[in-house]
Amino acid sequence: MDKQLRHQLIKQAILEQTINSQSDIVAYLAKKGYQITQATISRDISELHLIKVAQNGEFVYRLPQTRPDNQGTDAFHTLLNDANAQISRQDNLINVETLPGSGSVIANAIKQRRWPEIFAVIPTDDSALLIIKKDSAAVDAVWARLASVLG
Amino acid sequence: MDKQLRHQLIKQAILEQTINSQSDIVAYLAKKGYQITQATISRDISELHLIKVAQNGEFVYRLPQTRPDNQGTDAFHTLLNDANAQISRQDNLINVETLPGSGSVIANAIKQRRWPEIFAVIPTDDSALLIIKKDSAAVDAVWARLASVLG
DNA sequence: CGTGAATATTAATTCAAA
DNA sequence: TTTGAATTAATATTCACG
Repeated sequence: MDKQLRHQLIKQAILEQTINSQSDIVAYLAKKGYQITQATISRDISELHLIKVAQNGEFVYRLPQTRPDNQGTDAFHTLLNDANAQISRQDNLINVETLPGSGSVIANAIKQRRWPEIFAVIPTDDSALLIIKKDSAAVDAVWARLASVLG
Repeated sequence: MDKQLRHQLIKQAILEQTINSQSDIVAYLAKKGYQITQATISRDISELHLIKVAQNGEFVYRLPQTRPDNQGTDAFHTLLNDANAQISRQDNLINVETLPGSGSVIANAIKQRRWPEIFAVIPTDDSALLIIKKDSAAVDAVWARLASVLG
């Protein structure tokens, strides 16, 4: 398994669920079909600069709460990765979740691409919702383009 | 020794030097003349919401960058009711209408719940639109949860 | 409650191997 | 380099007590 992909999945796990321990991540990856050991997760956490912090009495892993300071001028892929963008899809919607404060920047960057399949882009503080023209191939196309830029 | 004072000293230690482990803090306090065990430091770190993060190749403790969100169910309940939240639904959408200006606050609060059925949350000035994953049971689940919090 | 001592659990590292 | 298995180290928790 590719390390880049694993890093992406780990970030996704942390955004999607409550991760209390490294074995939670091992379990998450196992459910996705990847058998990874705790030792590797430990290294990944170090490399991703994930933080461990108390939340309600229990410890959780979180993404580093830094904000990309190179907004506007940098490469598209740097922008998306600095904002820790995570994508999910349903029907003709693709949701791009970002660090708080980066939603509109990411939304603008995506708009500027002027991908023809995109019908509308809705920014929030920490996300950009892409409404794709009703055409399943179009959703796949946009998804693939975003995925290739992440990781 | 007073807990409050110890907490102060721990924060000071983290600001003054590089703290790699809890025993570093034990040593710091010992040098100040206080004999404290690792178990207590562990509890303090939890209470202070200190974070552990990789820096260069090593792990360091740092102060929390963002305020710990200790919004429990009570706060959530109060928040929604104070904003006079009203919910309505259609297909996989749930619209939460609020007092003008409260949309983003409510949207954030809902996002922080991390309910797994929610695909995306779109705030407006006076509402939060919840897009639920396409699964009728999921819509019911979210609806029930919101309804239980209102009124 | 808050704490230390002991313990259990979790996480980082070492080492061999691919 | 990257990784897993084994190991060590670090940290969270349990238990007893003040």
